[in-house]
Amino acid sequence: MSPLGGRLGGMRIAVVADGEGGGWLRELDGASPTGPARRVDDLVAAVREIEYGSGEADPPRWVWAVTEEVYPGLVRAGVRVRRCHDVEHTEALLLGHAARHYEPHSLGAAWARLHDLPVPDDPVRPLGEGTTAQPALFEADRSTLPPGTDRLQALVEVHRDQGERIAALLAPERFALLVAVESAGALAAVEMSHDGLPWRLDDHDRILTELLGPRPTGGQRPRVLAELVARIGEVVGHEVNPDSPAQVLRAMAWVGHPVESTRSWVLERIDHPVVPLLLRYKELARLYSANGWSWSETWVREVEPGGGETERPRLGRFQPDYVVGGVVSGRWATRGGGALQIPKAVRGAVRSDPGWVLVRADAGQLEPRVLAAVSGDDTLAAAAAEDDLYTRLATHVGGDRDRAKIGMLAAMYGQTSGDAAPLLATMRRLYPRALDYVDAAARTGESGGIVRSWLGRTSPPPRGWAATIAAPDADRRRRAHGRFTRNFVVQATAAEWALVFLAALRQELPVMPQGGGIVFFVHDEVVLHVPEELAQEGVRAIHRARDRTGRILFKDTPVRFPIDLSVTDCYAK
DNA sequence: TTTACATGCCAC
DNA sequence: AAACGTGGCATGTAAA
Repeated sequence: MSPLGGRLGGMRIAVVADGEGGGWLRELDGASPTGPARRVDDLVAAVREIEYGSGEADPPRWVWAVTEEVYPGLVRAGVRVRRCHDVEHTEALLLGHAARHYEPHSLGAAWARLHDLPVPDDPVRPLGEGTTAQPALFEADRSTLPPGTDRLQALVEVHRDQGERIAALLAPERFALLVAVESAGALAAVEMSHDGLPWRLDDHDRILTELLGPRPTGGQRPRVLAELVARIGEVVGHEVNPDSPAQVLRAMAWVGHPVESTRSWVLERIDHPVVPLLLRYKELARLYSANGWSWSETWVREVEPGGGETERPRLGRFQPDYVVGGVVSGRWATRGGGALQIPKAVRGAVRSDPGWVLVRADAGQLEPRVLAAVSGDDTLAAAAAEDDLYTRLATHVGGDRDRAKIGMLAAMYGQTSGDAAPLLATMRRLYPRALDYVDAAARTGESGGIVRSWLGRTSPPPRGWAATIAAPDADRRRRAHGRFTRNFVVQATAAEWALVFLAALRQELPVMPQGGGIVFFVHDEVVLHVPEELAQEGVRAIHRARDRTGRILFKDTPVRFPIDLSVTDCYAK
């Protein structure tokens, strides 16, 4: 079992692609070159041979500028690597640690800073690059290095500098772990985008047709939506476009129920026959526009020939573009397709291929458990040793599980209104160290300061703080930033837990057939797509990864991190 | 016609 | 019950 940490030991190999299938390699011992640069005409073959040539033991850590530019070509060619050091992600983390979030973090920018040269802006990476349908084997050079620069040399220099900057930090081991798992996440993201989430086009169409009617032609509304518009018009007395908030506001006033907004929870309180029609329209219109037929045509690739017998299942793959570290807290974002918000209504279309299963693993109650672990609050940690943390909290608080949960969430999000205030007081008395932890983060934020996650990811300093605290609503804005930093210390560390888990799981999984392995990741949940006979292997790998993650991050904390596991043929189950 | 912002809903 | 954190995205609307 190889460690996840990224200390500068072991063999590393710096890689630069030439954009024509070849490239240059240079072996490093730690950060220092041990030999000359080597030119290879077939980069895929060279990487494959080094990665797999020496057996399973101790693979190298590939050092490259941008995983999203180098790795997709390797994956498409069937080559997967176990470890890398991603210079751009590392630069972003290091700059962030120095509260310099807004400075460019490309290889070229880092190299320019090293040489006191003008720092280039980061290139904008267009949508959909690096994963699918890429004609060239490797991306063109977007390194932002000045023309004529020795790119391999620049890479080696920046990599060594990053190693030194990490070593100079107060907690270098933790930060090195962060760098290693961020890089591993970048590998996993490319692999998941390549494989895609199994998506049954026939089931998706059936779900849509049942709810909306058949797919309309041209720019028509689907039948069910058109009927709802007609009935809304009848009830109101004139035609209303429910997609227009302004028209809905006027219509509500017209029927004698003026409302301040058309949000569904506002409308729900109104007792009038038009309300259920409007709410139903909103729900279905959302499904139609966000995850309807045209969404499917754009984001789901069909993997089997669709013709032939009519009963034949139509297998597809939803291939989102993950943006590793795309959220300030270190959670991932996605671009296009809305992968982070697959609505419950269409999850019935996420089904394994015949003879395969989905293994779903969900880290339950991750954020309060993380808070218990990082704050060292013994009472909360004792509750977090249970399968259901909130049930134990309820016995502390005196009764209701739902209220205990509201109190806990209020502590982590900074909610003060509604029921939260008295609950917070109880929480503060029962879990003083946990509450101190988030309260301190909130105070730091309220005064414009920065906070850090467990491994050292750093919150961005607020922009224009001088103006903020001089503004008429300075107090409100201070408190808003305090809520952000309060939540950051928990959410960012939970994201780290998930990232370490993902990296560990990637190592623990056995070699899978084509398209098998981790196919989806969202915040605190992973989905595997595996042949039935490998399902239990997958389950065991998840358990091993979970156990390793707790130990790697928090040593011998009593806090447990239970995983909700299910092996099914359908994500909706 | 294009662009920028507002609104509102989806997810964790 | 509905202002409490992080986001993506479609649609409508008004400005450019």
